[in-house]
Amino acid sequence: MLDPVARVRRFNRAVTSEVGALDNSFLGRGRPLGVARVLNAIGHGHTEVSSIRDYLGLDSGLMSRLLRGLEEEGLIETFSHPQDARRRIVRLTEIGQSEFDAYEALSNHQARTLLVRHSQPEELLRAMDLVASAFGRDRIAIKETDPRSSEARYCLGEYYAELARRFESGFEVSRSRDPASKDMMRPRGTFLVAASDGLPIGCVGLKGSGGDIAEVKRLWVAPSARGLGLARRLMTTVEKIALDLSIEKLRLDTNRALPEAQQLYRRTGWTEIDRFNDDPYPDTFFEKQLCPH
Amino acid sequence: MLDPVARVRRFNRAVTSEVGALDNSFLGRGRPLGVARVLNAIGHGHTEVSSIRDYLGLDSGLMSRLLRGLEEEGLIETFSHPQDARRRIVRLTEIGQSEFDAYEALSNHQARTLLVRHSQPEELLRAMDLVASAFGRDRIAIKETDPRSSEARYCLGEYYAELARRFESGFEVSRSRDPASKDMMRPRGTFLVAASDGLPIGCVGLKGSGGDIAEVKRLWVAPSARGLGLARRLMTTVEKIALDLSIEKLRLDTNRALPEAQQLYRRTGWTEIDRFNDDPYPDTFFEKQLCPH
DNA sequence: CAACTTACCTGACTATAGTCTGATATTATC
DNA sequence: GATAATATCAGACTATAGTCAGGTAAGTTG
Repeated sequence: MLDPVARVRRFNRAVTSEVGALDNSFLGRGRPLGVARVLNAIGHGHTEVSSIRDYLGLDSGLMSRLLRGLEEEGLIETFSHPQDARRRIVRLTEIGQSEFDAYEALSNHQARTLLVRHSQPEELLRAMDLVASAFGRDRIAIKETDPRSSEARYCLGEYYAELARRFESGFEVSRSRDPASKDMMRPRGTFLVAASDGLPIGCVGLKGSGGDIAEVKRLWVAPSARGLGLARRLMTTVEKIALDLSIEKLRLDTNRALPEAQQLYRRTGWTEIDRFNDDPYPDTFFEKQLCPH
Repeated sequence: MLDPVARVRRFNRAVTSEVGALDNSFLGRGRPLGVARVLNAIGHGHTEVSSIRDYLGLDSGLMSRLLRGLEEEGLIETFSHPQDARRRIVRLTEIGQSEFDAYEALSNHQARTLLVRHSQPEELLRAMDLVASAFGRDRIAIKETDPRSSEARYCLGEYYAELARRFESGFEVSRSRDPASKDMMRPRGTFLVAASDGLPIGCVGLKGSGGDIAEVKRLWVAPSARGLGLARRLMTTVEKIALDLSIEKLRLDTNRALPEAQQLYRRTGWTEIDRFNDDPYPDTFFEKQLCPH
């Protein structure tokens, strides 16, 4: 009964019955699952038939019939694509939008009910985030983002909060050398955000100066996403982009209070160097020579 | 993106696709889901047709056809019930058993893969336990158990470990007054274990003396099951059983290091009294008069 | 022992999801 | 401008899951 495998299987049982039920929020509105899923995909912003087909993994014949059904119900309209008349564009009608809203409301209500019934919803959410990231690890997407975007600012906020917790002397951004956002955007540098199913769970910045040397900044992975190798993926990606930008050497500063990060750097070809700035927080400095090929 | 409801819905998306896949371990052996589920139910110990029907929520006609299918495949045998020839008993044949084992192996393998890929499997398991208990809260079953059973011993072990962590001076069972198991079994007392999908997640003991006064002992709820109101359920149940056993007054001892417990006692009609034993660990004592009706 | 209930079975029927083949219109390619 | 590729549509077909009405044999009750 303490066997880890048994515990995972118990989880699966508990969750299939409950989440299965959540999934069937698609039902309960007198529409079969298939049609409801298509309606939902459209409501969530898919506009092209082929993109819906890919997303839901449907046969083109089936897809076509489901669309005709929705059209006859007056929930959607279809047009041909202005640039390519073979492709079709799908859009919700007003009735369709309100049907979609009803599905959304149902789904939100069920989510809220779960939380309300629990006396420690924050803990439950943390656990759910962790499980969701573990399950969705293959779908974690890393994308270049404006460091002033809301996702980026969210990541940075969490990063600073974590530093404040972990540094003995606390942490205040204003006292640190905060890079200008232009330096962390193409063509000088970049800023990457990793997201799992839409939730930002990690970031890293590349602060360029226009020259052939740049600095890696703000490497952060959400607690719920640790153990998935995400930090390494972020670093690999940022190095690739640095090469792309003709940067030959990377540097970074860090702190002894972050041993996991230092371990990662040492394991991935970074070497410790002397202090190269007068920022009050870092106490350890690394560099890495990039080899272009 | 920090909206709790959105986080729950993200969890559901992540988990339906993954656990959906786990569920489909039923597939991949060339058998449709319905038949596979019946085979699994039989393998997990259901022997009567009606019990399988209840468990899986199947129509009797459908059930019958699924059974005929399995019979023709040579995976099961059916007999009539010796006491009641209308009822039917189902049993796996040797081939059926090995098919079932194959499903089990598949399912175990998928569970193991998930854990192996994670670098902090213990944390992942803890989060999964928490979520599973929250989702399965309506299926948490409290049952009377021999305090020497393996479930009971597991709960007690966890309970002692938690006391050792939370008491400043540590905790050793041998120094505490450990009740004789006979005193925590009918007709003198009882021992309750709460389980969610087979995993023990809480316990409580009622130590009787044969007289009309008894003591509540060993109230424990697993960390993953806190916030679900389980402690209260355990206490309510134990009080009901005490009344059943013609016990009129309950007592218990506890410690300031366990404030949640004390809060629960105060909220449910217990009043603090003077020390009534010389056990070295407790520092606070309660009693409750039971009113029979 | 007649009337009823229970547990299961059977056959006819339906809904949903999905496959496959081929048609049609449009665009891309040599 | 013929040929190929692409995107969708339409119709015929299948598998799975499920419902429903009625039937049968075994048990229960007054």
